[in-house]
Amino acid sequence: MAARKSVARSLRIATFNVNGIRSRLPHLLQWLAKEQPDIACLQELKAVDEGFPIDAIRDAGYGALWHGQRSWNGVAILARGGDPIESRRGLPGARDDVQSRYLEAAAHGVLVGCLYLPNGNPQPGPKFDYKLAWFDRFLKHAQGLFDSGHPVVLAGDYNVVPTDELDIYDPKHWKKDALLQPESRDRYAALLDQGWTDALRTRFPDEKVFTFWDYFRNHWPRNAGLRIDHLLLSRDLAPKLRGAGVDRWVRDLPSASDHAPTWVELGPKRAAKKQGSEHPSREKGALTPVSAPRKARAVKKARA
DNA sequence: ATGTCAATTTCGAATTGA
Repeated sequence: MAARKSVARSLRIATFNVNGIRSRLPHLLQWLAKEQPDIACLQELKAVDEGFPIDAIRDAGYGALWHGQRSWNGVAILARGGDPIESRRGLPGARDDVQSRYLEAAAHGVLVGCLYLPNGNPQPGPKFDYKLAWFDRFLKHAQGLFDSGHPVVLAGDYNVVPTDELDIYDPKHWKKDALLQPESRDRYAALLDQGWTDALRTRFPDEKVFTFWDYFRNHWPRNAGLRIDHLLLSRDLAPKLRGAGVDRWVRDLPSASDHAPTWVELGPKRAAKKQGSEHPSREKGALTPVSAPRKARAVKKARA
């Protein structure tokens, strides 16, 4: 069965805010070909359903579900070698919400929630209120998913910088930003209190890890980043966490998205004495901007 | 406030959202 297969071999699940699926299609295809995630959650498609490049994605070996919207938002779930099975489109309790920000599907033996949490700026204001209301609906839904006992990954752009210390280059200029407000952070903490495991933070307990670099002010060349793309693991999946990282090389491409793909690798439950990762070179390279592509090539070569 | 992108309207600069 598919579920058993997912336990036997490792499974890579990624999230990537593409900031425009049409303008970023070449990057997406390049990334899929090189990193070959089993599941990819995409955000900010900025395209209507008819504008989703399903043919190119199929040709790359992926099945997909997507929920588009004109100009803004839009989310998609890609599954390598097959079609994801949709379980939900939009959060419960928001029939009047027309924004495409949540899609949920089963693939490769796990249930994946793909989310694009509202940015919330400027704050205070109606956009921030919408962010918090959306977050509250998400919290409620997440609780149900966690309690279900199913293997679940909640992956996406949360638009929350969890802490000042490790999740941003310098909070000084961001104090008023919606991404750092206590109301945003408290809700993210409430999510973790439900029992979810923040995979990147668990994997890198005391390192600064970034997933987003603002287009403004040379943030990328200065590595002035924020960690706002998160992958949360259910109780069942947390012990299977084998690796995590950020594909920084994608952020370094010409005309890149302001986010880099962020991923987790899940494997069999680790035996008590076993040390190290199944893919140590991949893991080390993941946080190193310059060497990442070279590492990826090396890993590919080694596997061939 | 600054700064830089992408998408839209409507054919190209202004607006909006991030």
